[in-house]
Amino acid sequence: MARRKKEAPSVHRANIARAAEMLFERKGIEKTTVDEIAEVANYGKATLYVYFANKDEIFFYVVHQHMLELLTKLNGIIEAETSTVAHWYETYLEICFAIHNCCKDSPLYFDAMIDEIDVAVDDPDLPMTYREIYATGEELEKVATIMMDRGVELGLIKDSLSYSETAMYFWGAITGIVRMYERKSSYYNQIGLAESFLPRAFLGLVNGYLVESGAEYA
Amino acid sequence: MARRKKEAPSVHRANIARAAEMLFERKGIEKTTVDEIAEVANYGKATLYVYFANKDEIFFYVVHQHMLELLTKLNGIIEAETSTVAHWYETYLEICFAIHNCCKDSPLYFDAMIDEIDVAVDDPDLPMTYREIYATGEELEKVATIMMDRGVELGLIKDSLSYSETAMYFWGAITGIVRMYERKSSYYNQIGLAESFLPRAFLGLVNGYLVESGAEYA
Amino acid sequence: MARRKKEAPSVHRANIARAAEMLFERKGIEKTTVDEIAEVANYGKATLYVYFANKDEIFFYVVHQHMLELLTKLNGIIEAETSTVAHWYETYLEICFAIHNCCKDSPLYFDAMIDEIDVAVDDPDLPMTYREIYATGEELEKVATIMMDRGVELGLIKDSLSYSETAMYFWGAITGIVRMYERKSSYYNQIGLAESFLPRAFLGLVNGYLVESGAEYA
Amino acid sequence: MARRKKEAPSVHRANIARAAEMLFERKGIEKTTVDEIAEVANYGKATLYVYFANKDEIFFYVVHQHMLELLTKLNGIIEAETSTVAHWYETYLEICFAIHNCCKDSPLYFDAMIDEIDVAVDDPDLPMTYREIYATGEELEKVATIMMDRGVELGLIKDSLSYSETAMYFWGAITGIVRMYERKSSYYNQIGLAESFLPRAFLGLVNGYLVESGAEYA
DNA sequence: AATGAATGAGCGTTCATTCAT
DNA sequence: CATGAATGAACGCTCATTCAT
Repeated sequence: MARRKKEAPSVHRANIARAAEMLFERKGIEKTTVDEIAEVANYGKATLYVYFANKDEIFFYVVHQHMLELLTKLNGIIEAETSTVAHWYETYLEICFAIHNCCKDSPLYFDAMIDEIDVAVDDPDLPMTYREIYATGEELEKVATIMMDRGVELGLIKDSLSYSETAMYFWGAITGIVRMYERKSSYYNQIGLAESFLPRAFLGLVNGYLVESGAEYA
Repeated sequence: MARRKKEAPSVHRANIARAAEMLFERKGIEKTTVDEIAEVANYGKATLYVYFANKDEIFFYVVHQHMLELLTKLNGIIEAETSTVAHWYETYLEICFAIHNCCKDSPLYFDAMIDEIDVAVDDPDLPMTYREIYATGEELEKVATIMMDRGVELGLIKDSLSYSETAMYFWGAITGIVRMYERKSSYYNQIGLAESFLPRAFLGLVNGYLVESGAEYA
Repeated sequence: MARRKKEAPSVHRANIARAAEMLFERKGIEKTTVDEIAEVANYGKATLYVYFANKDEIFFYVVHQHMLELLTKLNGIIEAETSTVAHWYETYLEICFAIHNCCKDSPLYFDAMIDEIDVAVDDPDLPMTYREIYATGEELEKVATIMMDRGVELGLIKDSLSYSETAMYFWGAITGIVRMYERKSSYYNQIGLAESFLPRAFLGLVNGYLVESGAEYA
Repeated sequence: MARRKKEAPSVHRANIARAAEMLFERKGIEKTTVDEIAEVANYGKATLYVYFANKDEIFFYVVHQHMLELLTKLNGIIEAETSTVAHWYETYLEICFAIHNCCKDSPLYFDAMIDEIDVAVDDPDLPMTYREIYATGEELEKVATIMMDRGVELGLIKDSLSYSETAMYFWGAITGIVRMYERKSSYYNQIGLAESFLPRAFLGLVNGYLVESGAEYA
């Protein structure tokens, strides 16, 4: 095989990950073999192990790319000013839909993304990928808190959840709903799952589904 | 090995699954080998394949047991009369906590339980386990609709979600939240995640987090 | 690949070793890969690892076969009565030639045979092959001592070496000579290495090359 | 890495070989990697391939050093005049012991030294190392013939072996014996291998072990 | 029906060697 | 020249699955 010109390791990591992603998409993650990745990426198998610890790290590298993509998108959404009530709702829903799109477009990685990772961040010889995933996970959580923060400032949202609770409530609920929605949608669309379900559900998370807001049975 | 006396296949399936579950718990699902399951269950390795299509089916058999357990518990909860407002909230929270306990006690299976399964239910030679999981999944969904139904009847819950939407909203959101909660709790408890978070979050799903209930930006 | 009928492990070991030996002969030991052995033996690679710990053990199994072959031959030679002086010499030379033939016919294994093996015989999970090699090595040494014993009894040989010394003297010297002879013979035959060298050398070991036997400078 | 000042290739070869020898001693030949040699020698890995054809040549370079060392020692021994009978025996045994010491001190290389090398000396692009080994091998053989020559001249040794036969007889037998002695000595010393074995064995090669010298059964 | 034996497939790894700079 | 980077080739090993009895 022709040697390639010297490039930064990050370039090689990206090349390899690109090949891996293609194969994951095409044949599934389990069924994709390291040899195939090497072949498609046009690297020797041994070279893969220079740039990644193992197949798992390749997978998580791809996961991380998708996390970054989502983060970029979400940051873009919240960067716009949100100083009006109407605008806040718009932003909130945009974020929800961005998450939904992520789940729809990256079904292979979405679970891992929201699971972030089970990682001992302080293990010194932990591959960088895992640290980065953790860091990006924190960034993503921050998005939810920023958004809710603004809702509180605008007098829209009750101040009853702390910031980290907010992140957990919204990330947990939204990802749970879109995950389930995506998994069932092919099936349900036949039966008839209204298109409007998701926005109603997202608003339900802040609006609630009570007839009156007065229930304090917590 | 001495022939064991003739027993119903279901007995063998249960024996094998019991051994598998022990090992899954002890060493994790991936790390548990079919050989070990066979050895612990005291069957020949090939015999496992008489009673299960493959290792996956063994796993899903166990998953199904846990689904049945949860279903029994949830059914027990909603069977009690729920004719008062206070009672309805109690029941609702009991259900939420039952789901949370399930996530806490069966972390290995919870994801698979809520993913139910990606299954073409009409495939004629699909192992029975998968059909049963599907059926039990439907039963579980029914619990949510029944509960919400009563909330509507009691005048507590808005009638804005159809039945299947309700199931998706609640199952999605609740499982999403408890999943995330469990995954982070060890980490957060150190930092300080309030004990009261979960009940507040569960009520938030129906109550919403709006200052006033009047937002109709859907 | 067609499954084969149940056979004793020793049969499989022999099958595999036969294939290995063919390949060793044809391409050299280092260049022979485990995959090739499996292919030629018509077994799956994994099966090889059922019957042998690794490539090394396959090699040593073959070595052991050759040791057994030599042992059988040598035992056959010394079993014949050796009660006369002339007969003793005959026997002695036959043994020497048998060793030489072994070196000539099994050049790939001869070194390992005489190195016997560097083995901690008391390691409990040492593959059987290594124990067997050790045992056969002891048997081979015994041959030398038996033969020299008879020479002493016949009044031919001085009693100046203990039995284990005898074994070492003869095995060391004879194998050293035939090894060197074989390595050089192709080269020397061109130049002219007399055919009669080996018998003269073998007798030299007992006869010595002194003009008179009277040197006692030890 | 900083460029080192221009030095003769032989200096680089020596540097590299020195590093290799250290590692061979410490971890064994097979277990020593080219990377390690390069690192210890403080050269780039690829640079090793500028000065040596491959890892094997590095090994044989070291072998050759040891051959030269032995040759120097043996030449020193035979250079001294050997004009008396007693002196001849002394010299003979000194040579034998020098060989034994070589085997004892350079166990990693001794086999290769006496195997000299399997080399087509006329291959034009054969690395120099192999030619040198061959040449030094011839020098070493000459030592044996010189010594025996003198024994014949002194009337001590029968003239029944040609010169090249003599070399083969003595080198073969002596190296065979010391090799076996070294390999077994740790084991035998426990049991009890007399210290005097080696000199008796060496003398046996010329003296023989016959009760009377009169056997002419060749 | 029950099973031991055999195996295909692939992972993780090592390492000598080569190539482009 | 000197070299880091890339790699082919193989080993050792694991394991779910299947087949012949």
